Amino acid sequence: MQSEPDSLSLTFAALADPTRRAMLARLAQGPSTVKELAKPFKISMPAISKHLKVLEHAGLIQRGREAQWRPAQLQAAPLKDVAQWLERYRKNWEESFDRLEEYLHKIQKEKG
Amino acid sequence: MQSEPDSLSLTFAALADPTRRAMLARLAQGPSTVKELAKPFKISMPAISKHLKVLEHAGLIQRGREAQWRPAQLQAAPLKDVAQWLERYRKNWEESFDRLEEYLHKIQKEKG
DNA sequence: AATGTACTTTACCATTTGGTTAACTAGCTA
DNA sequence: TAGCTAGTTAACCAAATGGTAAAGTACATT
Repeated sequence: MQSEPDSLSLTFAALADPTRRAMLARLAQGPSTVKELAKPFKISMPAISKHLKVLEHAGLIQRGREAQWRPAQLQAAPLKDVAQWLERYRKNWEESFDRLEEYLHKIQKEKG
Repeated sequence: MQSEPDSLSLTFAALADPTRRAMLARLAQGPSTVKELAKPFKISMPAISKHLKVLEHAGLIQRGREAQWRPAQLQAAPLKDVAQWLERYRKNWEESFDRLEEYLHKIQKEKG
């Protein structure tokens, strides 16, 4: 329902699929052709093409062209953005004391 | 088409929505009732309820109960998992030299 | 008992997503 | 030119997603 999702949403959506994450893991070792990228999966080539389009649209890969090959290469900048977004929550997973009980008492005292 | 998505996929999917990320940002300050969480958005309460279910299913929040309130509290563990997953790519966004040209020459020499 | 507050559940809808098969394009090779 | 290799595009489908309005639930207040 949103016309143009923001870039973080595009990145998270692209990462929310194990096939695409596996592709990124492969591309972290270096560029690859589509056929080579497709090898570990039992889905069709058009499905692979679609996954690559999602990754490209999210800015996570860049495509090249040489003869009949259209190799893909990782572009890690959006991952850096995710890492930055996450930093805001680091204290939350490092603390992890229970503030819920405290809050329950608070709203009970305030009575609405 | 996948019956039970893995937990990383659930987490990324939950984060791929700006409304849900804003809710998490609010919850990073401390627990909140549903009504209070809903305040910044112009969507209906059922829509809010659905977003909370997605976050809960991904393990990103825990729900409480006190009288007619069902407060939510951040659970940051899945974010820690994301941070760990990301670490694998840190070198990629810190390097960022261009290996694509190199690869183009390589596959051209190999000819198939 | 009746009303109000804070939600959730149900039923519905349009759009997006992830897959398919079939057809097409681009470039090399024989 | 014909055929192979590598990949994309088109048309289609089922399921998931994000929204709605209306009805239902749980508890508190009057």
